[in-house]
Amino acid sequence: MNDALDVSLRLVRAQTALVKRFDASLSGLHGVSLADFTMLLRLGQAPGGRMRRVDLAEKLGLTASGVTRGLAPLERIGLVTRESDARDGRVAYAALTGTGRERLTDMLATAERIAAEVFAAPLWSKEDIGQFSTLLTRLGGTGLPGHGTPPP
Amino acid sequence: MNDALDVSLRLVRAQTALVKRFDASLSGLHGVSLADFTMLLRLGQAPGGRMRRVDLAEKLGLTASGVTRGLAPLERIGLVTRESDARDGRVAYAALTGTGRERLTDMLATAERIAAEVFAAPLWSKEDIGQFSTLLTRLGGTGLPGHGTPPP
DNA sequence: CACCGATCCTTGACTGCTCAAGCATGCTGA
DNA sequence: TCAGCATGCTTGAGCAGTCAAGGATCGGTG
Repeated sequence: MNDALDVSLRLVRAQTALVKRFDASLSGLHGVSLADFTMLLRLGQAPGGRMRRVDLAEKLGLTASGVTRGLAPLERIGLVTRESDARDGRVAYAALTGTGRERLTDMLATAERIAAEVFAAPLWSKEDIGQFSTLLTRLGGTGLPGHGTPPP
Repeated sequence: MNDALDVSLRLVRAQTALVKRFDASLSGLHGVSLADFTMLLRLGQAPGGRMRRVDLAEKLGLTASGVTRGLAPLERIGLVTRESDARDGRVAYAALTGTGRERLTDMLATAERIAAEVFAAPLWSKEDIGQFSTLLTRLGGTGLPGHGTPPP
């Protein structure tokens, strides 16, 4: 088998394990999945804690319908609200609520702790992490700050 | 945000993109998903092209029920058959059929081509790929289920 | 103005996995 | 011997995402 194919399959495998680990802690402590947390995090990074849903989808690498479905439970439990645009009737914003912001702070602390555990010294050095990040970005890390894909 | 958390989220993002790319080509050319292909590949690597289903699950990082569900369509289209163990009535094997082997050869060629495209020079050197593989292995490599799921 | 295509979002039907429960079967030790 | 536990597998219910279709709104053009 190809080295490139081997590394591709390894990547897939490593990701599912990583996601499981985050899901376990986040759902145990905060009742959200990693996907939920990522949605909230991106919202929290946007100015005013709000984004058009279609932009959120692009940021997350989901389809618009994925965002609709993912936000629904977060709206139901009051972490996110829906806002409309005065000028453009098509647009709906997703916005963090006050509670959403508070809860996000806690989730972020948990997520950072898990990540720090996963990439803990002495197995992982700062250089390793930097190198890993570079390689992952090269692979197609769109939607993340600082590495934007210009419009077509 | 943490570097470690950042790299974790990048990993998740990169994987979904990669999977989409493989899925597109594999399903277009061979009518199977990447998950299907990976199942067949692991079967093909096993002696005699057959494995106990529970071992296959472990190899793939799935649950036993995931294997049952994943193999069903492959059995239906005749790439895999079910065999039973003469000594242990509980065990069922999954085995590649002749057709399965042939089709797998083609799929493998496609998958290797895609992987080679993704990790193509000049963006990726052989050393980059090796480094990437090392880091991914460190992260969970061929690891297995039971990655520590604490009680609720 | 009135239409037409593009954009934003939601919904229905589906896939692909999970967990929990259940059914056989096998193994062990009193 | 056989009761009880462990193992292998399947099944029902549910969750998270996809695609395709559809409804609403916007913007440009005749």
